[in-house]
Amino acid sequence: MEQNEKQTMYRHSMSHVLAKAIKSLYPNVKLAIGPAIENGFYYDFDNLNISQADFEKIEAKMREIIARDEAFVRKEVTKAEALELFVGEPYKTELINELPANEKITVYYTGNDFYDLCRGPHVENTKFLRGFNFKINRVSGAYWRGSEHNKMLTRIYVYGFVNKEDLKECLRLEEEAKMRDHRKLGKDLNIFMMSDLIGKGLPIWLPNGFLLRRALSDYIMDKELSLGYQHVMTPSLGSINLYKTSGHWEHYKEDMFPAMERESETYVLRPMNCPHHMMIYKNFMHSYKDLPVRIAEIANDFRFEGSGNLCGIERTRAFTQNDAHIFCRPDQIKDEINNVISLILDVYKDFGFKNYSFRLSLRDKKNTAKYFGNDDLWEKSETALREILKKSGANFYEAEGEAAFYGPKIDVQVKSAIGHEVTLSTVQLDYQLPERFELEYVDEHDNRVRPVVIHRAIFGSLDRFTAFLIEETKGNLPVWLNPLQVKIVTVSEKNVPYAKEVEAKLRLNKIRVSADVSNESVGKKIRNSTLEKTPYILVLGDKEMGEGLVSVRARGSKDTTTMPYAEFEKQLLSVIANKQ
RNA sequence: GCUAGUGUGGCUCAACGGUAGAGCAGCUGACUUGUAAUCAGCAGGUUGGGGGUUCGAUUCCCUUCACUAGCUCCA
Repeated sequence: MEQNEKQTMYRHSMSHVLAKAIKSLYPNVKLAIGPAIENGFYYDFDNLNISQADFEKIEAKMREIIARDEAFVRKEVTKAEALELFVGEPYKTELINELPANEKITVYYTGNDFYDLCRGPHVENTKFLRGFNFKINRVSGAYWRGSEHNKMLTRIYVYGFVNKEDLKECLRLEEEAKMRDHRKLGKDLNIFMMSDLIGKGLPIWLPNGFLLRRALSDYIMDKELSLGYQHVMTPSLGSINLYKTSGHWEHYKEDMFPAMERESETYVLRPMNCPHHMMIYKNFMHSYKDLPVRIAEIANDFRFEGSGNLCGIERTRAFTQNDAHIFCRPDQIKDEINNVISLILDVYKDFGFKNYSFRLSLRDKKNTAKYFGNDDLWEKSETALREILKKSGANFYEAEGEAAFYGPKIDVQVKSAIGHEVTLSTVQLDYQLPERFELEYVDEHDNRVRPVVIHRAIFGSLDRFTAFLIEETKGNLPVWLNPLQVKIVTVSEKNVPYAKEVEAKLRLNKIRVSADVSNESVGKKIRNSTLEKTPYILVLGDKEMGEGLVSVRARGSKDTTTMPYAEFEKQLLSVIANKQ
């Protein structure tokens, strides 16, 4: 048996052991489901109210069951027999009722007094689980069958591994994740702050954060300019009719800040920029020769995200998109999307990102009512994106139900430090908004025809991108982005004039530098600067002062290199120019 | 939004029914320092807010707000 299959089987068997333990400790609970997952398994229970204080007791009961050498016995039963067995278990009954009448139903016994509806497979006896390494991780709520319309159950998550070292590693990674969580690092490094009084989900970008943001937006706008994008600036709100026209009001009004009424007008804070850009396109007459038109904006948007969904600057209620809309002819779609994919790969390369995956986001075929447009168009769009992805050679996976209401998407998914899977970049193919806004261009036969719109964001939002960047780099931002690039540390008061001189020279080169001339010890100043993760520390004392030297201590190293100032300046400018 | 948990000075934490304490940061002074914490002093909190129980609440209860985890959602 493959190692992975074995791991999954053991985890799944352990989830039965957990369920048996819970049933024996809390006889009134109702069983839901308990699958193996990444790093372990979980089980959902109804009518269970426990907290962390109970974990030890539950783990002890699980070990007790394992120690009993109880057999896992598979039994095939008819639907009627299954319903009989699970009388008083509403969730199991619901699952059984959905099975076809003639289907063979299997039940697994663990000892004589516990059984669960299950396809298996399982270990033969709990004694095989003796060496299994597990630890209850957390308890949380989870909706029955993943729907918020259903009752919320109690889910117990357990870490579990066949191999002891794997459990240790998993716990170590969890600790490490806390250390590189952007919320912690963002606070430690003074990137952003939050204030209850200002409001939740509304990050305040501090001076360090703003320097970083500006570097990011300059970078992406320069890239876009070189690729034929035109930047615009549009208001952060718009008439409600704009969003009724686009269809966003119909789809998302619950997730927007409420409408503002004054005199006889109604406005909303904009949740995205597409409609504004549609109107920019519409402002001019376009010939087929002019397309594609690429409208880009670093744009503020506002979404009323559910309070439980907010997460630092990863998910906020006010954020800044690096958005663009490409208006093109149907025959240009392929090239334009390929260009966007190239841009994404290019940017990720500059930032050294390696842990990401492309996702082809398709509509949910079982619920087509929530999408605009007809089936043929959807099929055509989805197929087009799939073909482009295949030809691009990028690895990708497909996900139904992840499309936008106006069209399918190619998303780039990344995983945050604490394990959230989030979308960074996105490319979306849209035939609907051009229709709704009645966009046109004049073709070669002097006919007025509809363009296609490609929505795309590379950083996604500057906020989320920054969060990911902080976590990927563990706060050690590359030199070209670090808010402070050089910290000068003086040895004694005598060296202050020289420090000021070096500081001024670096500033002339637009290097972000600050001199610490306080009356602290050199060791203390080095320590402070190290904690701030400054890329370069220059120690300037008598030794350097006389001869125009600098002693350079690079981030992550305890060694110092002494060199002429000019040499350091040259090296540093080269590092920055190469986006290191 | 839902379920659960957590809220003590700027930060990290202590006290857990008897009128809140430490380290760091801050400020003042001394020291003039050579690669991750120099010394001394000072100041800083109506223990998230409101209500209740109690002779007495940071500690117990209720409520509200914020945060955290997971679920749900994510144009």
